[in-house]
Amino acid sequence: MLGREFRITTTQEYNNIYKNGKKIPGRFIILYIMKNHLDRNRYGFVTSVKVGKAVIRNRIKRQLRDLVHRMDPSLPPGYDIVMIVRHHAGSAEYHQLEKDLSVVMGKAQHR
RNA sequence: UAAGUAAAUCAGAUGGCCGCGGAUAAUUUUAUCUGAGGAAAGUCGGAGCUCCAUAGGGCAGGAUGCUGGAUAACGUCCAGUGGGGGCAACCCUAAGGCAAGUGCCACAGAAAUAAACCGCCUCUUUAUGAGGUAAGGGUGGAAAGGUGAGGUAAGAGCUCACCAGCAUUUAGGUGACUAAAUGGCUCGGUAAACCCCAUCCGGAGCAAGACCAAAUAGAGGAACUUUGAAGUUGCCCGCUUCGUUCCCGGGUUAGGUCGCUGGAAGUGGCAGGCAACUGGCACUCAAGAUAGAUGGCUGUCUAAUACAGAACUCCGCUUAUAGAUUUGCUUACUCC
RNA sequence: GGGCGGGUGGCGAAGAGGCUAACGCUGUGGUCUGCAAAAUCACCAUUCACCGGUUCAAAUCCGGUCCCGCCCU
Repeated sequence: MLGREFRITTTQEYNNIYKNGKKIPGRFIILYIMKNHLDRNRYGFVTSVKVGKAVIRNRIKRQLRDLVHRMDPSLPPGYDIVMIVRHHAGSAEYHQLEKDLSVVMGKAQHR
């Protein structure tokens, strides 16, 4: 997730996804998904101040970024995905995040 | 050995696989190098840098406040002075002026900057009288120096000794101040109350600001005028822009580029200085993202964990912080 | 990143050096009533966010921390 073509960059895009995308809640993460008419998926990560201080927020974003990188080849392309981290995720382990994310992604593929 | 006190340092190390930001090479997906902190934090003080006039004048306002020094600067640092605490090492200290002016000092108390309630003493008309006095009582945080002696009708710095305080002179010190002598005879507290004195301070902040180019349609240069508007923290001046005419080609905003990291830089030893620090020499180049780069799995060593993540930069202060190491000094105990 | 404002009973909110820290709402208890409502009386701050300092005396003045909120895009 690496290059900029895999990221959601502007405020307008984020607001558009919040307004028109599908919302899929999980234990630690809330997903917003919307089709983007491209041949790839794009991702955005949101961690509010309620999650924790800067160190904790950065750690969770890195772990999610790593998980997304592993999962991406197995997902169908053509979607914008925003992940909002819920406030009690600050104490979550990597494996808990991994489990939750796979559950949420499974739900998303059903719809 | 124990207790204490002052200070300094480190902030896991080293591999493997899969990934990320930047730079440089090739050159189109690979190599090599490099990639968070001592506080990156709070934004408390100061500075560089940028724009507003080149940062200007006056008033108002604000900040600092023992002395000398350091520094680009500071409310920081160093060395000292006075005061307070501690057996000591040592620590704390907004510490100029109330012997310029003004204000305030609740309650209590006779009285709070002004004199007399109970007293004490004298006189007499023996009274709920007149006068003297400020030692004793009482109130209060504070009552016109304190203790002792002399003195007196009773008393009082009224006089004397010692102590405290004040002024002057002399000596020492760059100075804050210290010491001694002499003198008059004593002057409430509060300036983190207004204020006075000395020194300093223009405003905004990298979302500053400069440039490029698609869309929308107006602006640059020169001259002119006087009002008004905007900017320049508040007010007055001054300045800039907007206004009209002429000459003519360019101004605002999603996006991009620059600003953006080589600097009051770091390391080492030398010289000067009690020190903070300064000078010169040699070597080194050590993140620069733009929704925002350090993660995941795992091996070895180990006591191995805390607080915590750069966003223009730097110097300080303050606050958070597991564990470990080192050094100076003090006190107590034991042994030699 | 930068610039500002605030913190006083359960809630809202005054007080800006000196008496027991106003006031309104809520709550609890009493009076009234056959029972309630309304009315009325009483009670609820021992640490004025926290830590120091100035002062005889601090919610108030000064310094420092913590927390909450707003603005600039």
